[in-house]
Amino acid sequence: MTLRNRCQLCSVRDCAPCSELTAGTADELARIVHRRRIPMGQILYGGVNQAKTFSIIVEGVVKLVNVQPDGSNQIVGLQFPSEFVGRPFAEGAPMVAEAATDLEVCAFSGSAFETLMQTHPDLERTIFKRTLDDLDTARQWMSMIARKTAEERVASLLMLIARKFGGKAEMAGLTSGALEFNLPLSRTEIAECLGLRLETVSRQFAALKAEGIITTGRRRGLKVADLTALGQRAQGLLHA
Amino acid sequence: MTLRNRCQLCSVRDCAPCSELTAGTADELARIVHRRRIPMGQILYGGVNQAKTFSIIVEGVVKLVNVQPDGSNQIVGLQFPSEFVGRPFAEGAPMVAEAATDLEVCAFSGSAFETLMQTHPDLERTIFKRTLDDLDTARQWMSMIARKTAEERVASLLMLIARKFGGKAEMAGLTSGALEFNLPLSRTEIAECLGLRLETVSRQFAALKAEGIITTGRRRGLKVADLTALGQRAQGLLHA
DNA sequence: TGTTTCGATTGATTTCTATCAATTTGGCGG
DNA sequence: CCGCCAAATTGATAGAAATCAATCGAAACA
Repeated sequence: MTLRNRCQLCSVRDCAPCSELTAGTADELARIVHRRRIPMGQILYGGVNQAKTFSIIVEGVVKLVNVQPDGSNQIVGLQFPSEFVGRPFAEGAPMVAEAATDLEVCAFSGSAFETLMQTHPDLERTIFKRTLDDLDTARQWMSMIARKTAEERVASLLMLIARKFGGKAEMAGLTSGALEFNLPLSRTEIAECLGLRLETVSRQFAALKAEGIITTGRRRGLKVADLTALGQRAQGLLHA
Repeated sequence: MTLRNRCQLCSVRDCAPCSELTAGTADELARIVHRRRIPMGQILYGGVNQAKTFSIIVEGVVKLVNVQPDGSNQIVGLQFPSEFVGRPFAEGAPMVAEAATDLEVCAFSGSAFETLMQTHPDLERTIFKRTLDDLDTARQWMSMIARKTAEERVASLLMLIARKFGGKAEMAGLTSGALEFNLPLSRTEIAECLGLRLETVSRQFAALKAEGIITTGRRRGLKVADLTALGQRAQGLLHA
C-alpha cells in the first residue's frame, strides 16, 4: 500500500506534505486527520474564542482577512487546494481565515497537530517551508499593491486565479489560449484583495471586456479569451 | 558563567534566540558565529551569486527590497536589532536584504547554520516562530499600504521607528512625551516603504511640521514633539 | 408571474497623489 | 571659503481612483 493510499492528505494531487514526510509521520497524521466539509463564510481560525485548528485544503478557497479598526476588510492572502491553513504558536491571531467558497479540508485539532510537530521534525520542517513561501508571497503582494495600477492589479489577480483554477492542459504553457472558470471571489472581495473599491474593480472588468480579453458569464463565471493579453496587462505574474 | 556571557548573540538586549535555546544549542551557535561590521548599502543576501548567510542584527537596520521589473524598488520589510535576517531553504531568494545603515551583526555561514537547524530542533523552532511573526508583520503592512492615506502611512512608519529607536524610558507608555532620534532611512527609502513618491513623503513631513507634531533636524534627525498626535495621525499602530 | 433583494454596473464629480519642474539645503572636496 | 553634488523641498498641473448616486440584472421568493 503506497503512501498515497494511507494518508488522507494525499487525496489532493501534488499534495506536498506527504511527499516530503516520512512514512511514519504520514501514518501519525492519518491517525488524527478529520475530513470536513465547510460552508462558505465559516471561520477556520481567528476571531473570538475560536478553537485552534489546522487544515489542508482539498477543495475550495480560503481568504485571510485583516479586519481594520474602521471596519473595512483587507484580504491579505488566499489559500488554494493542497495549501496549509493555520497559525502555529499563536496566542491570538491577528488575521481571520474564512471560507471564501464551500470547502473540503483535511482538518487537525490544534493540540494534536502541534504535538506531532514537536515530536516529528520532518512535519515541522514542512510547515516551516510553507510558511517561508507564504512570506515570500505576502511580500510580492505587498509590492503589487504598492506599485501597480488598478488595471494591472485586476489582471494580476485574474492571472493568479486562472493558473490555480483554469483548465490543466491549457495552462501548461501559461501564455496562450482561452479558458473558462468560476471566480471564487465576489467583486467586493476582489476589491478587498487589491486595495481598490468595488466600483473600480467593476470598471476594470468592463475595460477588459471591451478589449475582448475576457467575458463574464452569469454569476461568477469568467472566460479568459486572450491569456497572453491578460498577462501583458498584469505586468508580471504573481508567485502565488 | 551565564548563557548571556557564553553566547555572542546575547550581546543584544532582549535577544530572543538565546532565551529560547538550550545551553547546548547556544554553545554550538557561539562556535560558528562571526561578529561583523557591514557598511551601509552592502547586500546581506539575495542578488546575484551571493553566498548564503544568516545574521542577527546587533546594531543598525536592514531593508528587504523587492526589485520590480520596471526598475523601481519596493521595500517589503525592515529588520531591527535582535532580529533575524536570512532566507532558509531558498534556492534563489526573490528579495534582496541590504544594509540601510552601517551594521553590526552576528553572522553565520548558510551551510553551518542550516546544518545546526537540522540537528537542533529548538533552533529551528525559534527561527520558525520568527518567520511566523514576520509573516504577520508583512500582512499588516500590506493592509496599511492598501488602505491608509499618505499622511497615515508616514505617521505609521514614524511611530514604528520611534518605538524601535526612540528613548527607552520615554517610550514605555508609548503614548505621550517627546523624543528625538535619527531616521535610518532616506526620504526615497521611506517612499519605497510606503508605496508613495518621495515628493509626497516630503509634503507629509512638511504638514506634520506645520502642525507642530515633528521637527526635522539636520541630516536625518527627527524630533517628535507630540507622540500622541502622531499616533492619532497613524490611525492604528503597526505591530513591527 | 410579479416583487424583492443583493450584487454588479454605469455615470458624474471630487479628491488625492503622481508627475513634471524648479529651487533650496546641507555635506564634501578642492 | 567657494563651488559642486546629492538629497530634500516646494510649486503647478495632470491623472487615477475614490466617492456619491442611480440604475440594472439575476436569483430567490411569494
